[in-house]
Amino acid sequence: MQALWDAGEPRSAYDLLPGLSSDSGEPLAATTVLTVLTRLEKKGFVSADRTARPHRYTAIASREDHVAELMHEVLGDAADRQAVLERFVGGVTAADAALLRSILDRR
Amino acid sequence: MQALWDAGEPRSAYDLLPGLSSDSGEPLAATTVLTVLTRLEKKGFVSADRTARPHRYTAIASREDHVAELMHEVLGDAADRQAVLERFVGGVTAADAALLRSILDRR
DNA sequence: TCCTATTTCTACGTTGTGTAGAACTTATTT
DNA sequence: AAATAAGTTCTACACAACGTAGAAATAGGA
Repeated sequence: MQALWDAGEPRSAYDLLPGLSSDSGEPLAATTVLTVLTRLEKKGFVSADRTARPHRYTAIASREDHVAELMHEVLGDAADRQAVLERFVGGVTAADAALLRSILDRR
Repeated sequence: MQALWDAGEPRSAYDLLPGLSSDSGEPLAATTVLTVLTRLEKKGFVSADRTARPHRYTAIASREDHVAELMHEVLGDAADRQAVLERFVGGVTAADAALLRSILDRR
């Protein structure tokens, strides 16, 4: 679903349509895309410019923001941060660990 | 749901029952707890000892493991780790950042 | 063998999501 | 201004997951 936001920048449903296909590989109906966009808007993931005629939709947060947000959300539920973070870092690739280090240093 | 796992260590449905209440505050039926436990078992979050008469259920992963796993799951979807991790670390408390540092150092 | 605690089966309501038709609205064209 | 075309909203259906629990099956002890 959110995969539509790879497109970045304001897009109309009709712009997105060609790049999309249903779960079963078939092309989607335009109304379907509109429906989904509207739902995403209701959930606050997307904003719509309703002045432009084919309404333009924009992702409110980049996918990266969104993923990071989800991580926080999940982590938020944890009482024992130490234990969680330990396990989290423990399961991360060396490359990611290096990234984390450099980000922390730079902070 | 997973809140039951605060109890830690093998428990029967009847052990858990007193500590639980429905979404609407009412106490739960025993069968409800059994159903949920069975579903959790099917999803691999819980294991059951069916030799003991009131079956004993155990969380397979601690809540901490589980949360860390979820974080990985979420992160896994991301192409641009750098960006995601940056935002993730950016949104974390100073205390958590310190924790992360010490964990990384110790690694 | 017969109760009784316990478990399994089955089921109903609710919510979220994928999907889209029908009907309505707005801009354009004649 | 009316007809038309493009776009949008409303409504709806199927399906999965989840909260919840009753009814039926079962196993262990009296």
